[in-house]
Amino acid sequence: MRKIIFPDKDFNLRHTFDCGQCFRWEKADGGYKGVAGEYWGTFIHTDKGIELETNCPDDNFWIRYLDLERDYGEIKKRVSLNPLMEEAVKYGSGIRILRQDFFEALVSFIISQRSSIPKIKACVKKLCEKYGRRLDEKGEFYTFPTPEELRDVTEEDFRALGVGYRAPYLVKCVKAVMKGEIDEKSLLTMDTASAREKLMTLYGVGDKVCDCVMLFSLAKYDLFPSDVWIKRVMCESFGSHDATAKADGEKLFGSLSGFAQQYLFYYRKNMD
DNA sequence: AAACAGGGGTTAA
DNA sequence: TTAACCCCTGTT
Repeated sequence: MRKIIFPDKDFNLRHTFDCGQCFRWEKADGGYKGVAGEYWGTFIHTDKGIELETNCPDDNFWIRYLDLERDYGEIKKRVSLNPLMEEAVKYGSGIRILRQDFFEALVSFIISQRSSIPKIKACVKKLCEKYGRRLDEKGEFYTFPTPEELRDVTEEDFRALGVGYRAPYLVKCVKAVMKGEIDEKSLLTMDTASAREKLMTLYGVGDKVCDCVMLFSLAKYDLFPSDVWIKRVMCESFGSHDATAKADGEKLFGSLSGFAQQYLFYYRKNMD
């Protein structure tokens, strides 16, 4: 167990962990606690910066996970296309797009469809506690289960976690990953359009889930995941229609679409 | 109290 | 383009 201090420039825990991109971080003792990969972490803001306590021996693991080498100041300038974007960027000024585990993101966002964040978090938590590995004595932290660990989980087992009609999607997803039909490494070599086409072959993975997986785990930033909130703000403020919101966003923001989407989403969702 | 709407979608018709 | 799908929560 050790401590690391990270600079808090363009980095805020609430913005990053509560902006809807992840489901395994929860508020604790004025900060956040959670798990990434094999490691647990507890984060808190201090006057020295952001302090992390973790069982991970390698700083670079968290630097990559938290995307700390990217200049978000520059990104924020470049997506501030109009007064609304300036507002949104100010509101979520400390958002960082996490580099999450591919399989975890895939399963989590399949579960997320047509659901609410507290419900999603509860399902994911049960999934980890039931099929993941315990990381600490107290049983506070569990890994996200691997495809192997979910290999024999049945539709009924998944239903017991409360995932409802998504259960068959999950069974098929695990099978496809186990068979190597869907493979992170090969997706990473593809451009966004090809990776999208490949991922969408999965039963239960449509436009939005696909975009979230690519943005939050494969570092594909030239896409604009469009859910009800994004559609709402695009229609209200950018002259879009539901059907064109995604394309309009990608046209406006290009290679920075994913970043712009997160600022807009977080801002609009908390503004109603 | 029971009914209803709605929630960060996707599929199949 | 549209209904049906699971299941929990908040509202009437």
